Amino acid sequence: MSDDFNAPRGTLDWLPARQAARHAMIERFRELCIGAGYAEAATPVFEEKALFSRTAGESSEVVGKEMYLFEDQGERMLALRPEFTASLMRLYLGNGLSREAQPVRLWCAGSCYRYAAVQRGRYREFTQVDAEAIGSDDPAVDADLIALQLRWYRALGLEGVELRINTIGDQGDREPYLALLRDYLDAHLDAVDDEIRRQRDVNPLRAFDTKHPPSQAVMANAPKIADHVSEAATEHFAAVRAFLDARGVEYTVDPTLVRGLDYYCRTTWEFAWPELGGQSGIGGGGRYDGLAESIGGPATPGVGFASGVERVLLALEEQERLPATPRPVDAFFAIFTPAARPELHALLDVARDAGVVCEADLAGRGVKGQMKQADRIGAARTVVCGDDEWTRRVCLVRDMTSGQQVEVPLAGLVEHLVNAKG
RNA sequence: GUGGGCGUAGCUCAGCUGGUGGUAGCUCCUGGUUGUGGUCCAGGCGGUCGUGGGUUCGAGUCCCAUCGCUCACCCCA
Repeated sequence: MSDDFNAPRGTLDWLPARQAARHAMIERFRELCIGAGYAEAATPVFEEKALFSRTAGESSEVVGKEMYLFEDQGERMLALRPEFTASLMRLYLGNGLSREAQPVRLWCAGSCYRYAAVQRGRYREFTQVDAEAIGSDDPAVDADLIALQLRWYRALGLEGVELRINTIGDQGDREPYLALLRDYLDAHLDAVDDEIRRQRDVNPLRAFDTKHPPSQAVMANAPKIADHVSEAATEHFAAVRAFLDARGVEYTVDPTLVRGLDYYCRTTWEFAWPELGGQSGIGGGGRYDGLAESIGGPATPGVGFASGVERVLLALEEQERLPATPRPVDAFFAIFTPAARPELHALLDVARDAGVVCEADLAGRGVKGQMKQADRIGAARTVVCGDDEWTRRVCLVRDMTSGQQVEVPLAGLVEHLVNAKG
């Protein structure tokens, strides 16, 4: 086979089995969100570029080089959304949701886009589930979201997820700390690798993520942000942890955990499934109390998380825990007399209206082929209609498990199937 | 963006130091005496060996390029 077209690099075709699993995962997320008081919202797939560059920060990789950008016929500079948070904040601010009971809790699911090197678990079009609580700085909200995220992984049967949390303080804490960190890096420049030197000005926090062993040794003694944040932020973090402890959520405090997007402050967290290798981060979140102001809104606290559906799906596949999606078929109509097909196909609709899951041969198969098809799709019963039955206006209903057949008048077939269904 | 590995039927793969693509397995289709599935048997459909160049009498096999997949760096969900 030599097709002229492939799916664009970094995109996925979703065949029925995996699509059903993905759908089931999102459905599970929906149920948990509803149960926790989060309502579904949806935003456009593309937004003004500035919405993302102003919030995530020009220095972030995501905004700096991974956004899909395009100009429309009206010369507007647009971007395919790389994430949901900024869009949901825009939705909140632009639709007067600050007048509703706070915090406004929203969730959504859909595709996001980032132009990054493709790898297992990292695609250019990928699916995220997302939950946000906007309008309250109560530490209980942070814990509520973390618990919600964890409950999703548990509900899907994913085992072995690890949670790391940290606080990165308030906006006012950031600059003095970064100055401190830069001083420390400058004092050890000869011992760290080039990447860190390159990031020194733009994003020195990333130095903590280094995989270069000598650099790791240096960073182990570097000043940690959690030790240099305001008293208010420290207290807030302690409160978040108290809520998590009370809820029985296990975590490790990781003072080197930083997030890639500039708008985060205070609580940050990340869930990982280590066996996934390079893309082990399956979902992360954090607080973003300064985000609203960066897009011209009033000071509005917020906190939320996103999780990569493909990554969680990969983890579930490795654990052989894909959500099962059985499709119980009540009846297959095996029609051996061509003349009977139109009327029996019409009966399919009647039966379907009555709640019977049923189908018939659509490929001109012979007797054996039709029976085989009935078996293959797992039909509980097969309705057989050949010359003899058709002449007598009846059909045979065969129980595919026991092999027993009963004769049923065509006029009473649907009723019979409904009753047989139980 | 930078490196490593791989690319043979719908799927999983054989194919030895270049010499005519596999009775391979699974799937799919059709049969195995008159209208009945799951097992078994037989037959059939299906590949320009990712693509384009090159070396050679001859390339699936060697070389180059390109595209795709994959792993790592990087980034993040």
